[in-house]
Amino acid sequence: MARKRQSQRVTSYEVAKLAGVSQATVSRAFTAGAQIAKDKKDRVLAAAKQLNYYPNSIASSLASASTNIIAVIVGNLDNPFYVESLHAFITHLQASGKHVLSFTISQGKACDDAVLEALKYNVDAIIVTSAPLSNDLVSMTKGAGIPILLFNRSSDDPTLLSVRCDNFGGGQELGKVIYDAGARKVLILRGDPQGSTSRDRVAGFRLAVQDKAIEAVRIEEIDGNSSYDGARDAIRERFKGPNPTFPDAIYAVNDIMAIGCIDELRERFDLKFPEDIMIVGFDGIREGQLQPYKLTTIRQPINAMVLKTLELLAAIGDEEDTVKADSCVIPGRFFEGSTVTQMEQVGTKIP
Amino acid sequence: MARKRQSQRVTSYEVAKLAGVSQATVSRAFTAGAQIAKDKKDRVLAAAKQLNYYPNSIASSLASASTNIIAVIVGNLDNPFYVESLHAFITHLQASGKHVLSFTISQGKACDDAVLEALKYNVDAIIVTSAPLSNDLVSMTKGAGIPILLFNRSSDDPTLLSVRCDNFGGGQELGKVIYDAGARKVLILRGDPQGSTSRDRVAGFRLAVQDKAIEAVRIEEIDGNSSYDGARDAIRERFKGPNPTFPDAIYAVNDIMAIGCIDELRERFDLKFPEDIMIVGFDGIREGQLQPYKLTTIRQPINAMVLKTLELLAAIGDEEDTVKADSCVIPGRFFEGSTVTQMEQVGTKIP
DNA sequence: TTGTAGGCGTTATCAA
DNA sequence: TTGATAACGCCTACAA
Repeated sequence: MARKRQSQRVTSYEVAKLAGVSQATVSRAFTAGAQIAKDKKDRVLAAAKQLNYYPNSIASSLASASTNIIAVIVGNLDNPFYVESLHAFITHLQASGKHVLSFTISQGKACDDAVLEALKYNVDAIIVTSAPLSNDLVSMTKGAGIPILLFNRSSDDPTLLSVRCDNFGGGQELGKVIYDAGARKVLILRGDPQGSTSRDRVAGFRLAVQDKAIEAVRIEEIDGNSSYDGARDAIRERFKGPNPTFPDAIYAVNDIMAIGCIDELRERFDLKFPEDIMIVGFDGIREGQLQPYKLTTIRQPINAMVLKTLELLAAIGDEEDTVKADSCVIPGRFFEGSTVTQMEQVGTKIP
Repeated sequence: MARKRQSQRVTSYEVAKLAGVSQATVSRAFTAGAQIAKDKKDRVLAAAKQLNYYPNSIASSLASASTNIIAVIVGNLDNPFYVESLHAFITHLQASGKHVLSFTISQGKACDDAVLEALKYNVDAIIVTSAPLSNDLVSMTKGAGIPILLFNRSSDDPTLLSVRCDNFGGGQELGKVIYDAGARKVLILRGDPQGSTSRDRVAGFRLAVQDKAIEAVRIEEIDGNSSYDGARDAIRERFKGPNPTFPDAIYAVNDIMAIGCIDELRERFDLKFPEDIMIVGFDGIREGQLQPYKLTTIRQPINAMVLKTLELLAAIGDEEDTVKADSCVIPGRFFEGSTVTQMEQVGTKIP
């Protein structure tokens, strides 16, 4: 019939014929844990090898309930944190026989298109690492029975599961460190003002700093767009006049912005960290630990977060309801770089 | 029959019933450029909207010749160059309605498993950005009629198309720059000694330097594993004795290794670039342009390379044979950072 | 343990 | 321009 110009791709029927069994038996031979006699299985596999047969996952996806494809939607691959996350997802999912369909979203846009595409492909689940999500789409995924998980962000919608670092707690820890190091005038570089991540990190920080208010701490907040360039621009703008005065410390709600700050302040004012000004970030990306930075930060446990996400997915597969949302906040780990004055030195350093 | 616990996903039949047309008409309504009367199309789309219908791409993949999925196999997401490439692939493919199935390969392993998985999913094409590939697999993809493209690497197999930067030419340019800046003792940090990329970059460099051999240039080569840590280790090992003597210049065949060199030499010996030692890299990754590095390098035109790759794919779709392999080497662009002595200063600098 | 046969949701051919 | 109907390649009751 010559319908498509297509592949002479071998099908299970041809293998069945060569092996002298039915097509169903071939299918069983390729299904882990299927009921099949060992000798038949061997015969099938031999025939398959001879014909260069491999199962058609598309057909199998159509016939069965699952595609073994997980959609991962990443917002912003300029931020190494998301790169590392994507990498971890691919690695772990691959290890368990799943596949990753990757989507990116240009900054500021909703990920509705990507979600819809994922739905069309009948993916087993959708993981969203950033970007907002409309209610319509959420209800569509519910209708389709496809779980959505948020990674590194939360949502107003309480029915959406999310895995994230303890941003509030991490912010608190950094606030304490900064306060103890003697800073009383702090500049905060926010990320996406809409996003839960930036908000929580700032809130924790403020609480820690105000908690201690034996001595008042002055805080100023500006927006850094969650990006290297955004941070540089914000810093340039903030300190543009002649003879600017600098705060004691800067808290960038993520590392990539902290790096941008450092570069800008070094280049224009030749400031030294922490001697002239302290700085802390959040995320623990590799770049922050390069020799010129050695940024003090909270390291997000990406691997643990990814594993937790996959665990949740598995749990959802079993029973729909028993997932406790609070179990999905994972504490970060303080990483002592060298951009904050050592506490032992506090007494000696402050004039 | 209740076969699967599965989705109440709406099918084209239900839409057809609601719209009062046949299923085939629904299919046409969702196929761009199909022969269908406008009023019927509107009716179908309205019904679809009402029912929350969206086409099942898996089914359509099975029935048609194409999945609209491209497999992208990346070796090493620790190297930002590959991250940027992956990002570009996802972005551009997404823009043209394709989807990316991503695979990663742990360093040193072949990508046969990933290729096989891709074949199972009947992807429209496979793009390999690194990692070796066995001949068996290549012939399987040929058998299946699925094109494989190599990105940023070449292969012995002349039938394999590959898109890459002009590594030889770039190496040459860097060699010239280094020579003109006065370096006569050069340390080369190789990447994967098996890989074509590293080999070509070194060969071009050597040619340029030896070409000029008015004055002899001494060259030494060591392996840096194509990675930041590998480079640091190699440098540490190379200069471990007391009072090591340094070359005039280092040529790292990629930026990430150059950054590793810089960090190691700064941390242990407090060397200044380019005053104490010159260094050049290759790739033009963003990290290299951070303020503490400003690395002199050749920038790979990632975007152009990716577009070229996709162009080739399209061409393959049309006619199998008319693709000229030589058209797939794209020149890089010299980027003058500040890690090589300025040429005007050469005369004044050399004692 | 194995084979038979219907169905998964489309696309594509063909006739109307 | 539309509608019937046969693929697409596999999975999975069900019967043997």
